[in-house]
Amino acid sequence: MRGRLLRTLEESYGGRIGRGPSHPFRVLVSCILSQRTREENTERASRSLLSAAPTPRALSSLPLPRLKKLIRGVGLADQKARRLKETAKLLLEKHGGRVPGTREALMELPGVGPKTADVVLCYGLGKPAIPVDTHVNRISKRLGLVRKEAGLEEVRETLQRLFPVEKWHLINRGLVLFGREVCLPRYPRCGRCPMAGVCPSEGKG
DNA sequence: AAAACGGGGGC
DNA sequence: GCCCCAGTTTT
Repeated sequence: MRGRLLRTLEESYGGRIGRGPSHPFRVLVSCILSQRTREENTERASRSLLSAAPTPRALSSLPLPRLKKLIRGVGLADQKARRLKETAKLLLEKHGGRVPGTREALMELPGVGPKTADVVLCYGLGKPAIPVDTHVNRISKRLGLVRKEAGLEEVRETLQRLFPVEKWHLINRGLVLFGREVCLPRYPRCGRCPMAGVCPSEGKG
């Protein structure tokens, strides 16, 4: 199952996997904006906010009403505006204006939970991490990699144990694309799924 | 463990 | 209209 999954992800999405860390502050801001919101709706807000406030200092001094306007379009906007501003302030006061490089420090920032912390580590700082979102959670359970009752922490630990660290990036990006295009939440497209034949949940909706 | 936050797009 | 979205925080 593991080998089959890695092969599938590599063949289907290998060409679409970017490499190397990007700007950690931008990853952090974009990731908070993207919570419970489709990526298409996030991009405009993310661009306008980051061009108005490209640094923690700029973001922390942005008036809340203006911040809210800049990110209009994303869900949970009031919450996100407050958390983004508070997080920027903490980056400035406690981390010298830098994004901290440990999971523990990241998760002390408002709006940063386990998933966002792992996204920053992985995509922002190029450190090994597997962010567990709804896609990764759902697919891991459908494929039988993780028991259905598992919480997010158990899913994360199991995946990290199951796959060699050099494959984590493929797992991260591949599972999300797979979940968005084939293994859909409600009506998975089992008919055209490359895992058909080995998936224990095939045809079970 | 469950509820609350939330606008936008697909069906 | 109803459901879901690369979750986090509070109850």
